[in-house]
Amino acid sequence: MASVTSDPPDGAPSARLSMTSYVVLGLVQEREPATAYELKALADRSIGYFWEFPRSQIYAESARLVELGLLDEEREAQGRRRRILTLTQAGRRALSAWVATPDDKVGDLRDSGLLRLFFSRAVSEDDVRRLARHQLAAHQARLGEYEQLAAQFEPASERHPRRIVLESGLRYERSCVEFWAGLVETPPVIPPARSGRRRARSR
Amino acid sequence: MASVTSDPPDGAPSARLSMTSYVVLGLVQEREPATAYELKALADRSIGYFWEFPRSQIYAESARLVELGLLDEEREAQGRRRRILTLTQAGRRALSAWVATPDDKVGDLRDSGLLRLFFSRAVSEDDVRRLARHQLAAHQARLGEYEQLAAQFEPASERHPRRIVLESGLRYERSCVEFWAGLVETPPVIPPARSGRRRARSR
DNA sequence: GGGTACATGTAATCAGTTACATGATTTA
DNA sequence: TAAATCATGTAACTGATTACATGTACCC
Repeated sequence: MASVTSDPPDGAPSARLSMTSYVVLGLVQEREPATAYELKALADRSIGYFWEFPRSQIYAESARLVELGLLDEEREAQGRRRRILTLTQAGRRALSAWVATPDDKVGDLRDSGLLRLFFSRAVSEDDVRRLARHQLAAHQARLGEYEQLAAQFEPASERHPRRIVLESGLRYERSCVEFWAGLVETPPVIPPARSGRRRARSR
Repeated sequence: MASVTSDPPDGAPSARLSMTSYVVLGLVQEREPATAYELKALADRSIGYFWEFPRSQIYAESARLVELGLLDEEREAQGRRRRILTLTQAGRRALSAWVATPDDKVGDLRDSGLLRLFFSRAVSEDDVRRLARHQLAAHQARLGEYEQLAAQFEPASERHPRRIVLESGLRYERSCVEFWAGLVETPPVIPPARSGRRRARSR
């Protein structure tokens, strides 16, 4: 009967694509025709603020996407012989299908400051206060960057997706600033280190 | 003269520790003596909400930390012969040193919903509205979980680090709910797909 | 004593990161 | 034309994820 691993019925490619794949496809969409270097530059002042990745990923992933027929690459004849990337029709379809299919997951924050706070039993109250001050400063700095970026949008693009994504960044950073500022004011109560509790019998 | 790769001068171990290392050390601190399984269970209802990782990581990483002398492991004599983990003095120091040394980085959100929104040029306005509805539902669900967790804290632990970390989660989810709800109301203006701009000459 | 959920671990694969290496263009 | 910096790529490594495999305790 039906095969165990069936390819998606619509035009999607057989090999499964990672998040990185869609990041690259999306970046190409925004700027095609473009080189890997240009894509990285674009990322660094847009999605890079909430989705970091090293430059080498773009080279690796774009090569893979070319093999899969989702990107076209044209190589410059002389000079730097750069690879110029464009979306193929299949690439465009794959990107659209992904964007149009939401997953119901909320992403991790992966905030090492929160991790430190959670484990703050390990340190003194002074250390925690210092942590809070550092986090506060870092988020204030980031907030400042976002405000600069926001100032560059014309009123006409107020409701464009890019501007709205930036808006979410602004909200997030403002709430972080509030949060850590509150902790600088009123540091947490550090509970005592655990006494060596004895293990219960195996259940 | 000084060696090229010098170990940290204080009691810290020579091999560099990853974030995962500190996650495991921290979890052990919260629950020692504990098995890998117990640590994962603890993570799933605390830091797992903002820092996911698979269970196998704990087995791999705890073995490594034992080798480095940061954890002690004692093996049950019979039955499941589980490995019982505790912090060594060196482990305690390594954890404290890490918690007390803030890095000035803000973590990535890695939110695939934002990524989709950023690339929403690829889809129709209806698709974007559907995306927003899904994200809204997902964040509302998560917010609900947090509220349940919060209800379990006694008033006396209002200011404990765990409660405060949860507080930051509550704030974050509330702001996400606001954000996506706003988009459901007023979807973004999708700009036209890029026309095939011609490449500028190399600079 | 047979089924089910609990618990523990390993192995193979895959993706992400860091480090290396070099060439092209511009500016002084 | 030398120095700086812009730009591009690859290779080696490391870490994370998935899939596999099995054993134990409990419940009926």
